[in-house]
Amino acid sequence: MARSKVKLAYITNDAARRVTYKKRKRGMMKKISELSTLCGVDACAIVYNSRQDAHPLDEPEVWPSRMGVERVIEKFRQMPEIDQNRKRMDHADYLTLRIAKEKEKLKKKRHDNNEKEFQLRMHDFMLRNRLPENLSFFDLNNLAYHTDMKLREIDMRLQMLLEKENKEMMMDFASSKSSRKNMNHFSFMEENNHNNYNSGFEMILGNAGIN
Amino acid sequence: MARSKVKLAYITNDAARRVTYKKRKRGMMKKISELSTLCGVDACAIVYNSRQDAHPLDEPEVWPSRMGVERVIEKFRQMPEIDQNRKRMDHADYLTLRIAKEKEKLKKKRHDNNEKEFQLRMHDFMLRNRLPENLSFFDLNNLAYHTDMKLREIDMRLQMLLEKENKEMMMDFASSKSSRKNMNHFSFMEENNHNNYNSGFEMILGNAGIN
DNA sequence: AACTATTTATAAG
DNA sequence: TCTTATAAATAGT
Repeated sequence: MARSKVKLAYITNDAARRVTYKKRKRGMMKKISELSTLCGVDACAIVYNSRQDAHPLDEPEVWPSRMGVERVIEKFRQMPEIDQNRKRMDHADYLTLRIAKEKEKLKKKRHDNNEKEFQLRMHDFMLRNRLPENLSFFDLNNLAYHTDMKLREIDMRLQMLLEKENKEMMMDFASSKSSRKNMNHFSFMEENNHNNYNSGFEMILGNAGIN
Repeated sequence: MARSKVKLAYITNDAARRVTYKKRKRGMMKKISELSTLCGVDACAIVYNSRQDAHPLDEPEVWPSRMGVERVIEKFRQMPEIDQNRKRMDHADYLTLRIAKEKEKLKKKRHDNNEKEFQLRMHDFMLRNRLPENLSFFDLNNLAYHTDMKLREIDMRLQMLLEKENKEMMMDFASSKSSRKNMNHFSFMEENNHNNYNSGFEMILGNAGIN
């Protein structure tokens, strides 16, 4: 589950399986121990490799101890049947649940992928100033919105530059050193500020060839 | 274990305990399921709250199923005693192991903290050009080393600037436009380059007032 | 066995 | 529940 996501199936490689067995058995026992401590509940677990070819180092393990296991089992058996069966989940139920959850995850991933794909297309548009083909109305709307945001940002930058230029011009004027060059620069900024962001939406739809 | 580290002890708050119980029970069952699948081993677990005041929603849980549990237990009981007892860890052994590991962690943390503390002191020195009190020889040595490194870096930068200045001066000279101003700049750089990094070690010890 | 890059579990909100 | 930030588990080295 780390370094790479592992498929949930029997590990055929003997060495790898033994290593995973040791690691996960330890992890499991830690978990059941913590659960029991934190929540003050009875718990027990048994894990062992019963196959003939079991590696001598595939050690069986019980928790909390041989005697503890027996005690927990006995106590559980003596509980009223009603309690024992109260919405108890068996392996089949469990797998059904897991499958449902995985499906949910898949759905979300698909959605995220769509989002990302769209972002990519948008970037492409931003860079190459050319709209991709076959955009849905939803996509176009989204695109227009984001483009509008970009325009606002650019506009703010321009405003800042503008103010700065203004200030410098005033200073130059005050010290009687105003130059033709500075004036030119100023009017250049003004011209480029005509991208009024309030019309961004319509402008883009227009460019996309929508009627 | 997330958002904050939680102390491994019985959770006295009823609501909190119930929430943790549900979450961790689910997590545990997932773990034992994965272990069994990945490693192809027999496993079973039983978890339940036996206290009288148990909340109705504190559901007992078994894995892989009631029948599965019985089967696993029976199979385990029929294994040769030798196998059953082969280096089986009980709760006491487990706790002993945990304590040892926690001690190791603590030791490492202490070391890391010392390192970080030292780094802070060093930074302080770098910024305020004043050595903190009560530095050990080890610290001073370390500090000297790091300071030396800094000096080397600074020296490299100066060399680069120097070469650049040199080049520009040559160009100025070639085009008969060398100015007094540039020359001054150059000699300023030269003066500040007298921090010979080879003497960094002794210099710092001296500043610290060590005799 | 020890080490990380990642994935997973989970405490709070 | 559902998120989200953080702690913990763990796959591959």
